[in-house]
Amino acid sequence: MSEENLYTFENPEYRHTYWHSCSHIMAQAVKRLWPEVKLAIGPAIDEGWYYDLSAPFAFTPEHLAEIEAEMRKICKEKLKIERFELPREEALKLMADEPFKVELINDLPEGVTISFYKQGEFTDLCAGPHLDSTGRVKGNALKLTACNAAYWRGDSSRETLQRIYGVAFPKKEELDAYLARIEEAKRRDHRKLGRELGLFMLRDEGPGFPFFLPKGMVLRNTLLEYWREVHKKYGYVEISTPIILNRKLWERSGHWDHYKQNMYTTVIDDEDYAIKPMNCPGGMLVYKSEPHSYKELPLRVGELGLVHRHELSGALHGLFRVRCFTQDDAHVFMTPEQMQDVIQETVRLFDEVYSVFGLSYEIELSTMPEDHIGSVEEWERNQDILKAAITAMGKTFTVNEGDGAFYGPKLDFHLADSLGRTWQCGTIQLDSQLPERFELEYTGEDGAKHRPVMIHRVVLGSIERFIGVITEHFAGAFPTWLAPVQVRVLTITDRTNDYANGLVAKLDALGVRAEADLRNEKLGKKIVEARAQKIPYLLVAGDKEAESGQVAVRTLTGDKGAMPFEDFTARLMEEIKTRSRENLI
RNA sequence: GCUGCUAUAGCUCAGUCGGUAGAGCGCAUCCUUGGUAAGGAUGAGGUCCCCAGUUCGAAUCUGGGUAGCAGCUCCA
Repeated sequence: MSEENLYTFENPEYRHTYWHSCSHIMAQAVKRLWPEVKLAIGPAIDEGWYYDLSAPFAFTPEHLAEIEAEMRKICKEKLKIERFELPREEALKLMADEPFKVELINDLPEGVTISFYKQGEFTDLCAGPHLDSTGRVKGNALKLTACNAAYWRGDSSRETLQRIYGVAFPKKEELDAYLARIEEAKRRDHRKLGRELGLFMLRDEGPGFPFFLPKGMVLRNTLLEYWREVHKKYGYVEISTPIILNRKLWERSGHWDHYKQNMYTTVIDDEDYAIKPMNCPGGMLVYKSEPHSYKELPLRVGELGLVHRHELSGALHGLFRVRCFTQDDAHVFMTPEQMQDVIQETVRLFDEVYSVFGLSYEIELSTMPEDHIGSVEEWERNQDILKAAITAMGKTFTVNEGDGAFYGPKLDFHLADSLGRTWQCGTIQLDSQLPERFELEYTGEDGAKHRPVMIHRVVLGSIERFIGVITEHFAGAFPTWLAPVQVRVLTITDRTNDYANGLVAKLDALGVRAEADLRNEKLGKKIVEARAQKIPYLLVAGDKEAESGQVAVRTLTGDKGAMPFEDFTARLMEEIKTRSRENLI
C-alpha cells in the first residue's frame, strides 16, 4: 500500500484508528457533561465504535444528542492526541477515580507497558493507536446510533453498563449512505416479510414457538424436498425418532447433567421424561438396534428432528432464535480412519447446498468448553482433525475458544442476515463421547468389535432459522423454485375468466404453483398487489392473449411482453428444474 | 435472564391538559369491464396487552405482570 493510501478510510487499520479516536472523543464529551460517569472500555468495532459507561442515570436520545454536540466541539478544538507511558503504581494513581480502569490495570500482566492517551483535559488508559488530533474527525459526519446494556467484561454476573454505539465517516454523504443502508436492511427483516408474505406468525400464547402458515409451509416443504434429494445423492438414509424420551436416556447421553437448564421435562406415569433438545440420543438407539459391519461405514443417518430448547426470553428473535425448531440433523458413524474423508465430504455437501441459494459463509472452529465430557487429549486430537480437514480443502476459519458442544469440538458455518449479523446455520460436530457412552460397536475386518466415531451435522441448521436467513437474503423475492406462488394469472375483464382458469389448470398439471386473480379490479392494482407478494411471474390474460393463445409476461423486474403460453411454460419449467436464481424469461 | 424502550382495529400508525377512540391499507356490499405500480361510494370492525392502585372519572398517571424491540449473556 502506498504512503498516501495509509491514511484513507479504505484502509481498515486507519478506519479502526479513526473510530477508536472517536470513542475517546465521545468519552471526553461524556466526562465534560457528567463528570460522575465512570468509564469502562471503548473499542472500535466492525462498523464504528462503542464505549461502556456506568452512569447514575439512563442515557436517553436527548442525552445522546447532547453528547454528539459536545463531540463536535471537541473536533473543532483540534486537541492534540498524545501518548505517554506510566509504571503501574502511577497508572493506578492517575486512574484512582475510575474503578473499571483500576481493575483493568490490576489485571495487566507483569512487565507489560501501560500506556495512556491524552487529549486536552481528558486522559484514557489505552493501547492505541490513535489519530494525532481530534481535528481529524469530521464532526458533522458522526452519529451516536444506539444506547444499550452490556455486562462489564461480558460477564452476566457482573455490573450492567450502558453501551453507547457510534459511527463516523470522513464525509457527511458517507454517513447518510450508511444510515440509508441500515434503513433498507430493516425493510428486509424476515419478521416483517414473514407477516406480509403470510409465511409464519408468532403469538403471545407460545413465545418462541413459531406457527407456519400455508405459504410458509409450501416454502418449507419445497426446501425439504430439495434437502432430501441432495442427501439421497450423498448416500444418506432418513429416520425419525420420538420427541419425548425417558430420563434414563438423557442421563446416559450426558444431557441431563450438562444441558438440563435448556430442557423441557415432564412426568408420565411417575417417570421423568424430557422433550428432546437434540436428536442424537434417539439416533444412538437406532444404531444400537442391530449389529453393524465395517462394510456399512460410513453410515449416514439423517433426521429432520423437531427439538425444543428453553432459550432465555431475551434471546428470542423471530425465526432466528426460537424455542422449538426442526434440525436437518444427521449422524454419520465411521471408523477413526474415515474421519477426515467424511468431514470433507460433508463440507462439499454444505458447499453444494449453500451455492444453490447464493449464500456465502464463514467458518468458526469452536473448541473445548469448561463444561465438557471426555479427556483433553481426545478433544485436542479431534480439534486437529477438524482443522486439518478444512485446511486441506483450502478453507479458512477463525477459532472460537471454549464454544464447543459439551461432547465435542465443532466447525460452525455462519450466514449473514440483512443487517450483517451472522447466524450459525451449518455445524459439523465431532463426537467420540456418545459412541462411548452408548457402547456403539461395529465388527471390523478382523472379526473383532470396534468402537465407531461419529459426527453430528446440520446443513440448514434449523429449518426455521434458515428460512429466516433466506427470506432476508432474497428480500422475500424467492427464486421461482421456492416461491410459495410461482405464477399468478391476471385478467383485465371477466370476458377472459375461462381463459385464465384454463391457464392455471395447465400450470397446475405441470406441477407449477399458480393461481388466478379474477377480481373486478384494475390491472394496475392487481400488479401492485402481486408485486407486494413478490410473485415471480405475472401473466396478463386479456382479450388479445385469449385470442392468440398467448400470455403477456411480467416479472419483478418489469414487462417482458407477450409470448405463446407453451414458450413461457417451457422456460419456466427449466428455471424451476434447475433451481435457477435468475429468471430465464 | 440482565438494561433501556415499546404495547391503541387484521396491518401500519395518530390520539393535545385525565372526560370511555380515529386515519390509511385490508375486509364486506354496491357502482365501475378498466391493458401493465393503487377507480369510486357505503358499511362492518376496538376488553386501548393483563391485573391492581390513584381519581368523581384512566387508552392517558403509578405499581406489578406478560409479550415485543435493541443490545448484552447464551445458542441452531
